[in-house]
Amino acid sequence: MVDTQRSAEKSDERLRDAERTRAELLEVATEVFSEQGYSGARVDEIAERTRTTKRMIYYYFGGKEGLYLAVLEAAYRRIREAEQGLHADHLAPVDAVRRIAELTFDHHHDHPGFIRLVSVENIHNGQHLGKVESLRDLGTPAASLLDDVLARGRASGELRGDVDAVDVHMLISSYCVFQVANAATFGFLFGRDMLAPDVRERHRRILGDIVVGWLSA
Amino acid sequence: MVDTQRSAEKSDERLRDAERTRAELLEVATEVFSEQGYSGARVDEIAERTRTTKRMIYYYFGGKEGLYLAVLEAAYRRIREAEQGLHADHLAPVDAVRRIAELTFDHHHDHPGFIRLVSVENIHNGQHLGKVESLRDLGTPAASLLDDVLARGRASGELRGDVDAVDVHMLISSYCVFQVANAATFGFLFGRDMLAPDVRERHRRILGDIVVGWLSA
DNA sequence: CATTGTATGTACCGTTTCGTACATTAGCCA
DNA sequence: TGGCTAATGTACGAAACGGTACATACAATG
Repeated sequence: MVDTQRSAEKSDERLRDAERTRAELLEVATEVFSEQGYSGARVDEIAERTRTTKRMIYYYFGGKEGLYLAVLEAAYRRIREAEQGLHADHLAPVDAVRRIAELTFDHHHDHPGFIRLVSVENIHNGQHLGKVESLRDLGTPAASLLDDVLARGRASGELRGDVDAVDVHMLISSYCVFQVANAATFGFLFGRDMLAPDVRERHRRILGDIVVGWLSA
Repeated sequence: MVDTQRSAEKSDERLRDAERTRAELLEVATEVFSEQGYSGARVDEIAERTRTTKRMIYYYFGGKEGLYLAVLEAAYRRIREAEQGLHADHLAPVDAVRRIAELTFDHHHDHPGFIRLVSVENIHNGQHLGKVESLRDLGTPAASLLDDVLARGRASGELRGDVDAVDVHMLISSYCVFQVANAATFGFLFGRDMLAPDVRERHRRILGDIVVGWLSA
C-alpha cells in the first residue's frame, strides 16, 4: 500500500527528496556559517557545497537569514539533547560535579562548530537568537541538573551550600568555550596548541580540580 | 621658527592633519569591526563615521585588511600597556593572585570592544594576527607576572607549587572573556543580565574565590 | 612668496552577492 | 496512466561593495 519506491525507512537516492535537501542544506550551512561568520558566509558557497542549488535555500528557508536561524535552532536543539543524556544521580555529589564538568568539556571539544556558531551569534549581540521562540529557557535543564547535585551535596554536607547552580554552569562553560573559541589567539600568544591531546587532557583534569575545589565544603 | 599654526602641542583643528585622520580612522574602525565582524564591517560605513573619506583608508592603510590589521595591533598594544601597569610584588602571594584576577576582570568589562575584536579574530582562526610580527610573544608579560607571584607563594608555602602560570592565566582569561563575549547568548538562555552592576560584582568576587581556592596550598 | 610634495575630495569602475522570474521535471494519487 | 503539485534547475537582475583614477588644495620649506 505504501512503499512504492522507498524501501523500509532509509529511502536512498530519490532525485527529489525535500527532507534530504533540507537536511543537506542545513548541514553545510552550519559548517560555512561557523567557519566564516554570518556576513562572511556566502549563499552561493553554501549552495555549491551541496548537491542542490541556491534556489532551494530561498524555497525552504526564505533567504540567508532564515537559513541562519534554522542553523542556530538545530544546533541548540542538538546541544539540549546531549545534555539530557547526561545523568549524574547515581554518583556521589563530588564525583557528579567532576563528571558534569568533564563531560561538558568533552562535548565542547567534540563540537567546535557549535561553539564557533555561538561566537558568531554573540558578535551580532544575539539578535537572531532572540527571534527563535523555541529556544527560550533552553538553559534550564543544564541548570537544574547542577541544582540537583548541589542540593544533594548540601544535604550530605559534602558540598558548600552558598553557591548558585547557574554560577557553576557559567564557570564550566566559560572554561570549555574558551578552549575552543579562543584556541587560535591564545595559542598564538602563548605558543600553546590548545587542541593537542596531552594539553587537552591536562586542561580537562584542571577544570575538574577547580570545580571540585570550589564547591567542596 | 616653528609654530606657524600649531600652538604648543595639541594643535587644534587644522584642515589637514595626517595624525588626526589616521587616529580617527583607527578609532572608528575599531568600533565598526568589533560591532560587525570583519566581513560585516563596511568600508563605506567606517569612512562615513569619520570626518574624512574612504579614500584615506586606502591612502593610509592600503585597504580594508590593512586597516583591520592596524586595528588589531593597536588594540593588543593597549592591552599590553595596561598589563604592564599591573604591579603585585608588594602584596602577599594570596592577595596578589586575587588582585590580578580582579583587575583582569575589570579590564575586560571596561574594554568590551577589544574582547569582541578577539572573538572576531578567532572566527577567522587568527589568520590576521599571525601577520602582525610585532605581536609575537605578547603574552609573555602576563605569564611572567603570574609566574613571579606563584614562585613567591611556593617559596613561602602559601601557594601550591605544581601549577603552571599559563594555566592560571587561562582560567582567569576564560572566565573574564566569557562574561563579555558571551553575554548575549548566555544572558538570553539563563535570563541573566551579565552586565548589571550587582551581577558583575558577584562574578568578580567568585572569580577571586575560585583562583585563590585553586592555588592555595 | 613661490614651490613642491603631502594630504584630501569626487566620481567612477568592475565584481561580488543576495535574491528572483521563468521554465521544467519528478513523483504522488485518483 | 494521466494529470497535478511539490520540488528543482537556469539564467539573470539590481544593489552593495571594495577599490582606484584623477583632480586639487593645504602647508612646510627655502
